[in-house]
Amino acid sequence: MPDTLRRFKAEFFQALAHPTRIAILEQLRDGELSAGAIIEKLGMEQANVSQHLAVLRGKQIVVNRKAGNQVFYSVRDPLIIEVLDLMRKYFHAHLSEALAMLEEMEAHR
Amino acid sequence: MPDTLRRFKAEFFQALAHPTRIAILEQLRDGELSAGAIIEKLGMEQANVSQHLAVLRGKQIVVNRKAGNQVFYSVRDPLIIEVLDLMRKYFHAHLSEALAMLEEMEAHR
DNA sequence: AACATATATATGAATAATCGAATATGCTAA
DNA sequence: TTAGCATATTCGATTATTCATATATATGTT
Repeated sequence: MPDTLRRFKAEFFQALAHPTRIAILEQLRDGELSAGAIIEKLGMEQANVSQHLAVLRGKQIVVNRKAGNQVFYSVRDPLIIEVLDLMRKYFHAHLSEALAMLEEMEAHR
Repeated sequence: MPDTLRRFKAEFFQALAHPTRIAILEQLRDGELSAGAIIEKLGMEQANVSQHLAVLRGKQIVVNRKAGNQVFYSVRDPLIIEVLDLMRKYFHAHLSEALAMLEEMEAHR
């Protein structure tokens, strides 16, 4: 596999590598939502969510549609959702170790 | 979905978010390899590859087995390979845009 | 024991990601 | 036009990643 493709994949994973961006994709699982709706559901700062949406847009993981005042986002390809589902399976398969890792992470704060 | 799970997923994707680590996982797709074999196949610095192996180990994406002088690595759970396969499918589905993004990435150097 | 080989780790410098605050843009309504 | 709402962008400080260099550890060999 050429190195350019590896770099592209890495950039893609990088785009998924943030809890807020995962949360956004979960919200979009069942269809499109306006930016405002996402912000409200996540209960986070408008600018912050908008920055994360920009990252997802930049990698074409989500697409947007303007409707008057608002911008509606959706996941471009359901394969993305499949990836997240596989991850959930993975998480359940290794639940105890995953929890240990999380505790470890907590301890380091 | 609890925030802990989102953080876990994010950490996982973060671990995949580097071209060298993707390359390592590709090498391990067909079974275990010694650290030295991976280093040789990638043609990179020993210390650098070892650092990346440490990242993958830290997230339990790979496991290792010591045999005398050497350390053999393998992918812990075939689900990981499934994720990579899904990603490949994704890239093929969006190949032309992916290539455009790559050109973009190149231009920024 | 001394030495070689395989692998891991520590350190520091360069680069990139993140967040909040402030500001900008674009659309709609009056 | 002005005002107001929805969303995006810029800026700067903080924190995290990455790489190369140097060093450490562990095993094997003589």
